[in-house]
Amino acid sequence: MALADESGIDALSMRRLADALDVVPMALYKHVANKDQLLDGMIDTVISEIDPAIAGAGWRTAIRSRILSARQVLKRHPWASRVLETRSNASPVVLDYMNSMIGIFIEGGFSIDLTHHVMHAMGSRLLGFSQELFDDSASMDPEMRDAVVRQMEGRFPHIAAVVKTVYHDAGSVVGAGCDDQFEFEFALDLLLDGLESLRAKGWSSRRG
Amino acid sequence: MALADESGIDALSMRRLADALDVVPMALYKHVANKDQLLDGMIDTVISEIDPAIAGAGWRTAIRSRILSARQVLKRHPWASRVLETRSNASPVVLDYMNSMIGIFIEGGFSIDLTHHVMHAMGSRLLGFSQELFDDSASMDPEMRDAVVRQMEGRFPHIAAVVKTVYHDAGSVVGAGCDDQFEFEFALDLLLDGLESLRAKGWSSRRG
DNA sequence: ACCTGAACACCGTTCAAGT
DNA sequence: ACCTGAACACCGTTCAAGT
Repeated sequence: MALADESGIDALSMRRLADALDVVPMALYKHVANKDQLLDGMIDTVISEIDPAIAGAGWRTAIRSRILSARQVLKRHPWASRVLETRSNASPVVLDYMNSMIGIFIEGGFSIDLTHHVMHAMGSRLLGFSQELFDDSASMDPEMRDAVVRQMEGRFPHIAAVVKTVYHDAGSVVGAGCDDQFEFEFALDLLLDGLESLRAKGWSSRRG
Repeated sequence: MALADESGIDALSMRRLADALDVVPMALYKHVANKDQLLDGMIDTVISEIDPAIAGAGWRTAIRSRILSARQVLKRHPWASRVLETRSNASPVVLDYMNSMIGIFIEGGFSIDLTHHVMHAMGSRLLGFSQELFDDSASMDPEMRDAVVRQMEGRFPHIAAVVKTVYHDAGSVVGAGCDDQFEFEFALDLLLDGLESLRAKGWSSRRG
């Protein structure tokens, strides 16, 4: 995990890991059956870093704070979301986490039926990540980004308009772009609002 | 794309592609600078298969039907979502698509500020996919799944409860599990409902 | 119980050379 | 303008062998 945290997941080959441990590549295979098993173990360690659920709080507080904790964990291990997506079978540790999340919804007054669909709708957000489509992390100096906006204006006027207000709101701080934490909580709260309203009105997918 | 559709994205190596085209690997490099550029081109082709936006409809109809069209396209090319996530720069084709989606929101009465956050909140759902965490596609015969449920009951009681109602609702049809299309539309509509309510009340992230 | 060395079947990509 | 062949620097993983 230290190697992946520092050098990225692409740098984590069995050979390079062995090198970092001052050992020959094949020595790793006495501790782990193959690379997939290594990645499985790393994911379990990541999940176990998520704070336990707050007891005695309402469902919304419990879910929200747990998800935000998961998000902090994933920020420490940026490779984890990509690895998670490639895992084909949930480990007991992941199942434990999901089981406790489901438990919070059910104890919070969600029907089992609604809880099922809620788990689908939350998807990877339950583990604190969401797939952003654009990488807006590239920080640019004001001149550079003005040039980019000007170039977009003709062909992609709507994108240019959005980008302009983002920069305007962020002020003149160099490199300031979108506020990841704000966007994550915005989407999370939008979902939680929707869930609460479905719960309150006794929503059901059943025909009967 | 035919090779990836048939054999999966892992089977798409430059060497195997060359083989399928009855050509030597290096011949590909006269048409494409490297593998990333090949993948970029494949993504552009995928995006261009998405239906154009319906003109004259309300924002919600336009967005909803376009996203559902994108979902159908991604179902024809199951590798596309994973490849999309690894693209670091949006191509003009992708920007075009995003530009037109933003345009629909703005014409539909969303402020630029709200539209910005909406684009983040929708994330990859704008392109018709969402990251499901569990692969429930494995179909099992009734006996098998009963055994799985019984095994879960002790350690993961909440998961077992959910799985039981899913199977119960699906009836005795062998292999019937979760209804992907239903789950996708459930989450999509939950989001669209939330967006409409923010739009209607003139939500703004600005302090001023 | 743990580590080693050599080998196999793969990758993406370079370079120089062919037609 | 397009294709080829040999090579380089990587992969994950096997097998048989060492201590």
